[in-house]
Amino acid sequence: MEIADILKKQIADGINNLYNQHLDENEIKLEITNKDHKGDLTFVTFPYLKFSKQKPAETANAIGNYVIANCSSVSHFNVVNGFLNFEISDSFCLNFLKLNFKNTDFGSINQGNGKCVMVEFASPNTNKPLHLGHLRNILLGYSVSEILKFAGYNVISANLINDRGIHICKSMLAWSKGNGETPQSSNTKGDHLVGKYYVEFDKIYRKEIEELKQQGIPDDEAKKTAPSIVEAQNMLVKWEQHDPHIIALWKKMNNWVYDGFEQTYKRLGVTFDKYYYESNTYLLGKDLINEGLQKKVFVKDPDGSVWIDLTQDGLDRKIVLRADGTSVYITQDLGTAQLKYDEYKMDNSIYVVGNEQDYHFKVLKIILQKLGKQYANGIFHLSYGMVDLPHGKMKSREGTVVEADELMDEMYSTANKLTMELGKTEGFTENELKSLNETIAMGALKYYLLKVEHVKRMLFNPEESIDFHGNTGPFIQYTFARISSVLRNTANNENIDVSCSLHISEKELIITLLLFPQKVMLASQTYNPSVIANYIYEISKLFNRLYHELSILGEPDSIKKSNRVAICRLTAIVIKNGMKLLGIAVPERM
RNA sequence: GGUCCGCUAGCUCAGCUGGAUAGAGCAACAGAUUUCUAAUCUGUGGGUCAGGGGUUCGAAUCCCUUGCGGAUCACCA
Repeated sequence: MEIADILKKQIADGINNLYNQHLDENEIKLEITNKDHKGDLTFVTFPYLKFSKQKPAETANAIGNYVIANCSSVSHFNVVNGFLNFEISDSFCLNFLKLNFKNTDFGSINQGNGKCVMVEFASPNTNKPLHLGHLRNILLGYSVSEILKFAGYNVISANLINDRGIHICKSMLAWSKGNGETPQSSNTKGDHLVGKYYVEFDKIYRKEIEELKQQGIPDDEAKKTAPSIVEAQNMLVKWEQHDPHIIALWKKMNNWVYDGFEQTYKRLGVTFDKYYYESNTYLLGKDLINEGLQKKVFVKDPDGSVWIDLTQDGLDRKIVLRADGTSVYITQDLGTAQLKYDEYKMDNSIYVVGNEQDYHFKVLKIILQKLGKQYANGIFHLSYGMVDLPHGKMKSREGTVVEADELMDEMYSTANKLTMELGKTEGFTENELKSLNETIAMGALKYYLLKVEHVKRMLFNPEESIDFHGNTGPFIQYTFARISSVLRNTANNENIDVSCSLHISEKELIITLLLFPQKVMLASQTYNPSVIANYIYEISKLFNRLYHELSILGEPDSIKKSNRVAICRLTAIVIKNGMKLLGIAVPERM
């Protein structure tokens, strides 16, 4: 049992005995003792004065005396006003260490109990390469998947690819007017090549609009009647009619994009269990529309369009089917939600999608609930904020989009430069060196994007993001490398002597290590990787301080040395496991 | 206009299921390496927790309100 649980029970018993007031131990709250006071865990007595009918300090002393008489895990306590500060005994810390320092799974919990969760993320369009915004999405989705697995859930990662629509037709059109270059012939990554033609289309289109406007045609009309957009729309119609030429071109260009995306996913270390394609799902959802009409959840307007009135729920009146019987975005998402559930019967379905779609997902969930779908309650929109650049939003027209591949390359060369400058990689083969630099580069990038809580907008500062000092991925990786270096130089034969005393920096580290499973629980309940990121950073800081203050291998007292090496082992486990939850690898040397 | 989200040090962020004097990193300045990796550590300065009100023993944290920034309310996806 955890120290906090033991203490809570003792405190509840104490209040029961002293004041004849029955309290459940779960009602007792404990917190980490403030830095400026002696102690490890603090119980605040103010809310209980109504039972004790004594002054705060008297109450705290009475409870403290009860606990220390009944609980060997507590060595001392002190009282400051109504604050009761407990000191955890060294033997308790060492028992915990003894129990866990060889447990490479330390931190994993069984909160999920095998429940099935689908996490949908990435979900790119197929007309251009992945950019910084996708990176936040992908890293968040992947990390949440890892956290849920570690918390005992059965996770299915899914990627819903938007492979159809006007956007890809634009690229197709521009490409078909070009010289027929391919990724092979141009030596270009497929997604970048298709993206190039998307930009190409936009240039032509804008030029046409300008020309039309000069002829006195109003802006909106020019945008609708420019020849290239009309042509692209015709192409979409032909696609829907299964025109073999268009379908062949569409397949060819989409496959180029998929090859490109796969390379990027691979570099990021991300995989998916299931791909959905909108070309297969865009017609879904019509059965649900009929079902909704029968259940009188939807109404049909005189023109034949189908609507749902959500004004009672604080939302709006929303169309779910056009008058011509074709689907809108929400229709296909309803259908896809049903498809996912039919295939996997999952308990929870998480959509990692930017916060500009908050409204859409509210509507999606509430419609499914009104249709009486039980699984709707398990739907959760994991909404995240946009990534801004120092000069504002990313805008493709202004060429300020930070492309994922390019960014990863930049991070790599920075890592490479720093590794060379520091010159600690003697004896590395060329491949080992490359692999190390890639590990550091990815660590820096991933940590930078995951340490900020997802609901917040975040600023991506190119200068700062390549900083490898302070609260960064490389700092944590470095801490791991330091520990690894120590462990390389010691035999694997630690015996923990629980009667030994601990140095303050050892004890603080152990007490923080002990919190790892709770942090995993919090992160999994709130789908929040930043909890893990900040926690691992805290661990790394504590370890570096210990490393500086105390010698580990040079410790003359063999018992203390053995204990200290075991602390290193558990710290390494926590850092490695925690970083894995963020999708970040840790190097043995750097 | 309606709804939703955000606002904490010069900058980037923690802390938010209410607790003690609000914490880190970066930047600035001053130090630490004959010792297990200095991508490290120690110290100094830096705050109207956007403003105002409320709830209570106690509010950065909960509620109301105002301001600022963003998103959304498409027969686009």
